[in-house]
Amino acid sequence: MLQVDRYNFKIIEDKWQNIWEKSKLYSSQIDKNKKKFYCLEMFPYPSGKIHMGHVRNYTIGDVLSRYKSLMGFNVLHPMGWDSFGMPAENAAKENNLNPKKWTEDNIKVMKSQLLKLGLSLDWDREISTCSSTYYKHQQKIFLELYDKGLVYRKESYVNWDPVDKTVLANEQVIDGKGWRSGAIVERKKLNQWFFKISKFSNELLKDLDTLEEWPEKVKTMQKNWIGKSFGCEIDFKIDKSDKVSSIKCYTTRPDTLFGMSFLALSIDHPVSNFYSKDKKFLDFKKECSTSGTTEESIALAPKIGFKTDLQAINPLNPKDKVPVYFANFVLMDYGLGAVFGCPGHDQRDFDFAKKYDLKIKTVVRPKDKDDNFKVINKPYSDGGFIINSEFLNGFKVPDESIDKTIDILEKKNLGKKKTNFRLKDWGISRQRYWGCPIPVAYDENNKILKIPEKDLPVTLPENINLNTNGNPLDENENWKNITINGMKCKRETDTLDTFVDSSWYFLRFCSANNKLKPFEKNDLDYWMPVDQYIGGVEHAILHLLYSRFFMRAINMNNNEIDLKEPFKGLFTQGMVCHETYKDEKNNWLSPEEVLTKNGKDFFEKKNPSKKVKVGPSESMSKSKKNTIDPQSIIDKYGADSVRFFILSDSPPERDVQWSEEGMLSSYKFVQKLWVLTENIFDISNKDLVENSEEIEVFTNQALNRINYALEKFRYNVIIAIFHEIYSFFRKISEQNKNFKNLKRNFEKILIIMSPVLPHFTNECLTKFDYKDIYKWPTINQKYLIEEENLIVIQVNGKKRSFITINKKLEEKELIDQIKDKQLISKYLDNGELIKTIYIKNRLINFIIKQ
RNA sequence: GGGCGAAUGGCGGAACUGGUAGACGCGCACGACUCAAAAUCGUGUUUCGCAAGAAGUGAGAGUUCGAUUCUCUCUUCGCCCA
Repeated sequence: MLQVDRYNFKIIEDKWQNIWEKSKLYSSQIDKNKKKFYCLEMFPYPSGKIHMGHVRNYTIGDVLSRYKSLMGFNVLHPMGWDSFGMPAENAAKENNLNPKKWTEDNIKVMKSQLLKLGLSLDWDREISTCSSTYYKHQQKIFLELYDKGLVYRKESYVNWDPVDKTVLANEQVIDGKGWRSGAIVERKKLNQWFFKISKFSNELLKDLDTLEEWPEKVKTMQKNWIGKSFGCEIDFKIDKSDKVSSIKCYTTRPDTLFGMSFLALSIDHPVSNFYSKDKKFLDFKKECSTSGTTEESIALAPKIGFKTDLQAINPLNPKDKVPVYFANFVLMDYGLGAVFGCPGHDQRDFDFAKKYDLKIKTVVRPKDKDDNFKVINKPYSDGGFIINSEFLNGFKVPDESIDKTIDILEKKNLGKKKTNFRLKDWGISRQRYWGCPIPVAYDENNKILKIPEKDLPVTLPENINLNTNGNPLDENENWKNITINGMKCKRETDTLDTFVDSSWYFLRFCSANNKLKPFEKNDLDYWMPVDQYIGGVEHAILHLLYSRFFMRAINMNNNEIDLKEPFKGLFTQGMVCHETYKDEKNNWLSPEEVLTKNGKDFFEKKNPSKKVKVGPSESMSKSKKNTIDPQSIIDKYGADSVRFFILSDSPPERDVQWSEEGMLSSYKFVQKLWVLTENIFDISNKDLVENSEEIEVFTNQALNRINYALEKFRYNVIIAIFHEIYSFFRKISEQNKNFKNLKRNFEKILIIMSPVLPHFTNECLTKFDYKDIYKWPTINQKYLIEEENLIVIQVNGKKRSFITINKKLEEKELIDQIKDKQLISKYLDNGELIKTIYIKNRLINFIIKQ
């Protein structure tokens, strides 16, 4: 055997990364003669270093990009930074730094790490959302949407941290307390900016059906989020009151109207104005404000109510009068901020009725019970039939009963059919420094003024004191006070939610270097939509929905752009997981602090006599200390091996288990492949011998399988096929014969491996002096069809034997041949042959009656 | 509570429109090389059984000549919403 050097990934990966960078191989330009392919991975937040999740995400995207490019597509594969947001502001606050510097330093580090992974990214289109070259366009878009009536300001509730005097995002409220201060979070009303996403509710829902290349799971999640419901607006007359004569409610269950025992209003319902001087009501209002603003926290909070002096009249039964309450579980945002309570058939209403001792009427019975059915200990909310409801009795619940009740209410002019959406308008105001400034100001009368175009962009002040209570921009009088057209004005100090930044960045990539416009029609016409978008499922709802909204918002009243759905294909990858370790005192230990000899028993590295408790494999997170730093792994094994491993064990959409053994085996594979390549190179200098049919058949079939797996994102299967390819060519190389077709087929193999192992294969192909390295090999169909075929022989559906036959053999001849076989004859002789089932080229099944 | 999805060896997983279940990898065992070890290579590895053979894809039913794949019921787990 030939003595060869080990594959030195450090030198070779460096070499190719330099070549790619200098030649700008992955820079993309419009080429109308070529079909385009826009491959996009969700851009990262520059938190400091890349993590394994990034490695997986970007490797998946890179394999696809490289494959498409070899297939002849003009590929756009850009990268950027989602660089506004709280972590920078918090880090800056803690370490007395400038958020901009902190962010830019992180970007530098992370970019160099991505380069080290050998990703085929077009860095000429790099964007960073915190750069004014990006957000100046965003401010323009904001003002355009403002002119279109898609942006507005209204009072709305926020999670307020009374200690930090700051607004918290929902995920920053943990168990009702601020994540940083630990103070109990209050609900506070603030004037906030909103995008009118609800204008597109129906479209956003309907058009999900056009997204054929999206996972069903994500589409269902969006459907539920938009939450279209059909219901009814009912007008309730109020009995003898000088305050209000009627109150409108929205309900999805008008059929349970006879079961009504109270009316519940949101504390923000206009009727509340009549109680604004009532101290008891104000106390109640205050009590309501102690819970957060999420639907969940409202759902979990104990139900409380404030009884008014009003009595509502049941429109279907005017004799029936019920009390009117203000209740904490009714939201002004949903429907009309007023609902009627039917405790017999709704858990929430039931809890409320129990607490305030209200009537519980049964108006629905299950299918298998009679009309005497009574709700006692828990509400009944399933289907059945309406009872105790006069003219509604006997209607089938839910569909028939709801439809017919609405009909009746409409005919009697008591209600109106109405569709409602759960989706609320998108609140985009953040009382933060590190975000895109909202480009408006207020004059002395508090009138909203757009910042004139010539004064754009509104940039963030650089010298800022972050250690203030509340929004640092609000404290910065210098920045805040401006004049517009000679008028003294104050700037808006809210900044935009970072979801706004990421709602259009995929458009910006198409015209990344255009200084005048956010994007150019020409560029969008060619590149959009994104053909394949790849990212974590955690963005399945908000980010994707906001981006879909943005596309429609930009599209509205726009003759130039005709695009609705930004992402044609969506792929959601799974997480990278690792076992968790704890010491005797239940402190988390990182994998580096742990030692094992047999893979079963683990000990502390510092103190090998101490046993370590091994926990389940969970998504890598700093808090559990089960992270693996990609940098150290790349340094140790090389980018190609890491790419190979991260794809190998599990299908990309599922979670993958990080394992050092698996990583090592991937590294060894690359080393073995290097030795094999050297051997084949060596053999190719020998005298030529005849073609090998076997090589041809194997290569073409492998290629066929790889093509299929690539199209279906079965990247783990591709890796398995690579192993098979290695074994096959190793056996061939051991024959030490220079088959005429050996080198040519092995070059093909190197090319189909190149999306996964780009540095390695490029080096090998150069060695072979192979010219056509940017072209995906084509299949010679001839070799996919085998002349001989393995037929499975079954008796009564059970496998009993095999036979290899020539494809041209007729069924009758085949049966004759098999009947002669001893293995089968013992079954045939012992029973009566009733039927023979022959599936061509696959199997034959003899049905025998004993 | 509702919706969606998953369940295959010791482990991760493979199996095209129903047609050889367990590809490929990890781990493990044995062997070769070596003074020895590592590395490397070879062989084996679903279970029971010496074997012939039988059973076997979470459990139970159904459709079918034939079910990991289709249908129904149940169990467990995961995710999302509440």
